[in-house]
Amino acid sequence: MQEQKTRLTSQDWIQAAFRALCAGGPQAIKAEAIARELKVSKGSFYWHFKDVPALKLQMLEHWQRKATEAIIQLVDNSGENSAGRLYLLVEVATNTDTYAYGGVNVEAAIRDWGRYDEHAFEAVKTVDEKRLNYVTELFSNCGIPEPQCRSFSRLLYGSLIGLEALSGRTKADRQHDLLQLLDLLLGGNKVAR
Amino acid sequence: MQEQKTRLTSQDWIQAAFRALCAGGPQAIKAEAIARELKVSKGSFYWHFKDVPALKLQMLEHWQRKATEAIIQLVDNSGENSAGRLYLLVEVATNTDTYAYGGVNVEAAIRDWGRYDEHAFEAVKTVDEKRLNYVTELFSNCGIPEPQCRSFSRLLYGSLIGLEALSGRTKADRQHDLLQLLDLLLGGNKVAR
DNA sequence: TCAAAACCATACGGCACCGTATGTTGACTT
DNA sequence: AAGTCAACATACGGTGCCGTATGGTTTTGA
Repeated sequence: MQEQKTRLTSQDWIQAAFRALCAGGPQAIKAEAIARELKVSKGSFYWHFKDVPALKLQMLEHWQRKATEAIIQLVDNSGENSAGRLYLLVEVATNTDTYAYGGVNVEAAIRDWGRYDEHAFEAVKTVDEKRLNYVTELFSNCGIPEPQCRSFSRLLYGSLIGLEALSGRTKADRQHDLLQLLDLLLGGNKVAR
Repeated sequence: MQEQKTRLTSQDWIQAAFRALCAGGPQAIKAEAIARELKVSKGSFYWHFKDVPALKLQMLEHWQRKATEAIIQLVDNSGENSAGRLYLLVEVATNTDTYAYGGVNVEAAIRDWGRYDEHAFEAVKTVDEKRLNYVTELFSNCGIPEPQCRSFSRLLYGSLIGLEALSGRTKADRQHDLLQLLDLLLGGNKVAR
């Protein structure tokens, strides 16, 4: 419990909005509801934002920036080769609850959001493209023939998404399955365990 | 253009509700909105249903029944062996726009729905379990060692879901990728017919 | 220190939806 | 032909949210 003597910034509102998104979907991003959550009046909201669509746009911008920064970070701070980076990517991507609220991760929530909102769709599309390009390059560096690299990256990234969406599976399950897939894609050699 | 002299059944409402779900997400399932779409008043709605939650439950029941019937149908009317059935499954599952409204397929919409609704989650969970059991059995019949069958079925089914969620991909792309995955899963372990 | 600016509370009108109550219509019995 | 009932229309009160207006309270900088 921390004393709430400090006043709010627009970032506080965005964080709270992400929590609302994960808890109740895009439709739960409501000024008055979030205001209650933050124990302020909605007068505060309309100080920091022009209206609700403006908040949503800022949320998408915020996520898009964070989501692409995360990739760059992975490229840099590991001395791994391309194959090692792929395995590292799988482990990190399955572990990251850091960006999840109430059991629902932000990635999935925004992807769902993109199904019914044009702006969210564009954000997801942009992030997907960048990640797929990166993974495709890693596969290429592993000696996979060029035409298959794109397909493999779609399979790996798509499985990451799909396994998360699959109901009732644990984090360990997903990680195990994805590592097994990566084994198959990279060489078809048996799982070492 | 067909004359709308006929009156509505509860099934008409359910169909329209699915269209609303696909168009605007779970939050778009609203009595008055759908009534406008059907060009009737909401008095009609409250004749056929107790309230909105009742409609939603009937939607989930309807989908759950259809979704499991589809599997049984595939088991029966193909003379394929287990491996052939897996390939058939992939082709059918990627082709089925039959159950889609406005570019958004019902499967995905309900899966999204399940992320924020307990009842929807249970429905998805039940359907997932049945399908995974079926696919696992097919893999087993192909000679895949038992512990891997479950993992393989999760990978195949998960990829189906994930590739669909992946933005900006065509149906042909998804089918190609999934068939390639199936080749890997079946070929990497020297399948016995 | 004191005005300006940042931050927030309160109050209002408007809209969309919910669910109920009750009136209306057409079709089908008998 | 009159009555019955399924199917719908209409009208109402209630709630939650939006965005604006306006006023109050901190915080900040000259």
